[in-house]
Order: sequence, then structure tokens, then C-alpha cells
Amino acid sequence: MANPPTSPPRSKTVPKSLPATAWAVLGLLSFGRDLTGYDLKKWADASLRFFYWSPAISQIYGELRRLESIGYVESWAAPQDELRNKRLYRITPLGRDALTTWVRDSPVEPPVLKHGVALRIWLGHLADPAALREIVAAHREYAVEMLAAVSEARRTAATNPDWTYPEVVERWGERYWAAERDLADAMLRDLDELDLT
Amino acid sequence: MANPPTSPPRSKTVPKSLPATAWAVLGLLSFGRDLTGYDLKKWADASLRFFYWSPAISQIYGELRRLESIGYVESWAAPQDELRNKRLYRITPLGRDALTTWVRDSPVEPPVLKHGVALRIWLGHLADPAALREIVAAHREYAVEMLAAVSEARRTAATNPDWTYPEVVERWGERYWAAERDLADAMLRDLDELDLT
DNA sequence: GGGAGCATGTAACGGGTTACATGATTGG
DNA sequence: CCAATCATGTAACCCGTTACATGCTCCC
Repeated sequence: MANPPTSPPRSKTVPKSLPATAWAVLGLLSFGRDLTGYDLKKWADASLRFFYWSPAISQIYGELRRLESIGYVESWAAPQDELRNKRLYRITPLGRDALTTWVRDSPVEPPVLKHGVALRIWLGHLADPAALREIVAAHREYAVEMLAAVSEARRTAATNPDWTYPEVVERWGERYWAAERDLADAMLRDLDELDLT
Repeated sequence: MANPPTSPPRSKTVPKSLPATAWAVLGLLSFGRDLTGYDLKKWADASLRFFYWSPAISQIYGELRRLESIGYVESWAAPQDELRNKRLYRITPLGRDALTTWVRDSPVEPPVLKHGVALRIWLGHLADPAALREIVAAHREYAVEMLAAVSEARRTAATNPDWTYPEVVERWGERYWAAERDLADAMLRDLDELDLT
């Protein structure tokens, strides 16, 4: 952790509700590290994307500015070398309170699922069976890759006592992607059966 | 099916790529019925939403106009009563070809998953265990509801020989939501274990 | 009478992405 | 030397939603 921050207290009014992305970014900071926007993006790629999604880097910078403007984070320039400038962000007590309230009280949006593979199989009357099977098979590979990646993430989380909840979620993620793989297999069997009859 | 349609052939240039929503709407029409925007919305709510998502009605109207402007659908006013007007849409051969090509050749986007429950558990260090369990338990209920709804949809699909592929996908959907329920149960067990230690 | 369903649309807004611009450092 | 990584940001664009507007019919 770096030295005491010195960001100007430019308080705007807090908007009634922030998008989930803002809470996700704030959440990344709630594990207590001082991080740059760039760091945040890397971390989102390595963990968030398995069960939520990883915002574009430009959006992360935007969210950080918004969060600072309402006092949920503070930042300071950290001249690492002589010339280069990077900006470190830290969650404020106000931000931590707001995030805690959000976790506890905000209504949980139903999970968003947009499954391009299912959409294409749903239109199976427009393709030949072999092409459909190929789509599902490719998706199976994808699920296996995700499973491997989330397992890797879980191993990393297991090294740090602060990350017990991320680890629980990554365990969930492993099961999720394993299920996705099995679902692909089951659909392949269903497609085979269709062709036989 | 109604009488031969008579829509003006106002061809614009076809954009290089349409959003998946446009293909989904076109896909609904590819099952061969002439439908209104309103019908499309109801049908999307009853089937698409289980594995993709159901666009807002206003967006459906917008997509229909776009699809018509590029010649993928045609429409005509169908005065059902003396006064009321509704507009029926039908897929064109050009639209069917384009959709077929899309199903066969377009790269399949990785599935989008935004799981608000997982996001909150990931931030479990900010909440008390009972609140976390409640969130997961509520999600379990949700999964069970979705499972019931998709089963119902599958029973409907099973009545029509044109809907074999939708039925395959709905079978997939049943397994998906059953898995989601089981995943919630497993996470509850993990949370219990955390509290014991 | 009034609410629910049928039916179509417009306008404003915000969320999120890609593309672009800049520039320094590190390592093969 | 060049590519990759670090690091930050702007601008254009589009997707999609909510809110609003309109009006009819059916049924309690």
C-alpha cells in the first residue's frame, strides 16, 4: 500500500442508482489494494469475467472518474519513474459503505444469459445437421477452456485468505463451466437422435 | 396464412452485419408464420428468453423496420376490424437466405453471462453470512421458476412438428436451469462450510 | 367505469464498445 | 529494432431500455 492519498474532495450529488459495472469496479477496490485503471482491467479479466463480465478499459477509466466524483474512491498521481505518471485509486469509507449497502439491499437482477449457440440450434431447420453439431462441438471446447481458466483463477485465490469469497464463486464457476460442457454433450446426443429418426 | 403481401420494395444497402437481435427477430419469422410486432414480442417472451433474451417491444418494431428496409421481411397492413390496423410481417426469400448464411457461417459469439448473484457473493466479505444465503436461496427459487416455465414451453413445442429444433433447445434449457438450481444448492453448502470453520 | 390486453410507435437517455491517439519501458 | 506491455484517455457510434402517447375492444 502506498502513502496517504491526496485527492481533491470534489463532491457531486450521488445518483440514485449506479450501473452494476460501477459496483463491480468498486468491488475490485474493496479488497483493499490501491490500483490503477490498468490493473483493474487485468484483474477483471482474470476473475470477474467468469461470472460477470470484464468491461472495456475505456469504461473502467470512465467509471473511476464517476466514482471519484461522488466520493466513493479517491486517487492520486503516483509518479513511478521520473516521467511516467500513473494514477492509483483507493476505495473511501463512504464508498465501502455504499457498496456494502448495495450488496445487502439492492434487488438482484435476474442473470443475463445470451447464448448464441442455443440461438443457432433453435434455428436448426435452416442448417444441415453436421454444421449444427460442429457449432455445439466448438462450444464444448470453449466451455472446457473456460473451466481450465477458472480453475487456474481459483488456485490463485486459494493463496490469499482475503479471497475466500472469490474462491467460493470460482468454485461455482468451475461447476458452471463443467455443466456447460455436459450440456453441450447432452445436446450433441439429442442432435444425433434427431438424425437417426 | 393471409393473402399475398404487397409491400413496396424499398431496398437500402445491406449493412455488413446486423446485431444478433435482428437475426433473432428474423428467426422468429423463419418458422413461416405471418406475425405482428406484438405477436413477435409475446413469442419471444415465451421461448427466446430462456436462452437468449426478449427484446423490448419498441426494439422489435425498430428491427422490423430495419429488416424491411433491407428486404429481409415484407409487411402489409391487415385491417382486422373496420378501424383497427395491424401490420403483418413475413420473411422474404432474401431474408431466409441471409439468415441461413448467418446460422451456418457467422462466428458464434461467446455466451454472455452476467450473474448478479455471483457478483454479490464474490463481495461476501461485505455482508453477513445469513444475507448471502438469502440471496442464493432466492436465486434458487428463480431457477426453479425458470425450469417450470421452460418445461411448459417445451410441452408446447412438442405439439408441432415444425418445432423440433426449438424443442431440442428447450430441452437444453431445462437442463440448464436444473443445473442452475443445483449450482445454487452447492454454493449454499459451500457457504455453510465457511461458517463452520 | 375501468383495467387488461391488443397494437404501434416516438424520444430521450445511458451503457458499453471500438477505434483512435499518445508515449514510455522492457525484452527478444 | 520492433513488438508487447504499461498507462491513460477521447470521440463516435449503436444497442437497448424506459417513459410516454394513442386508441380500440373485451370483460368484470
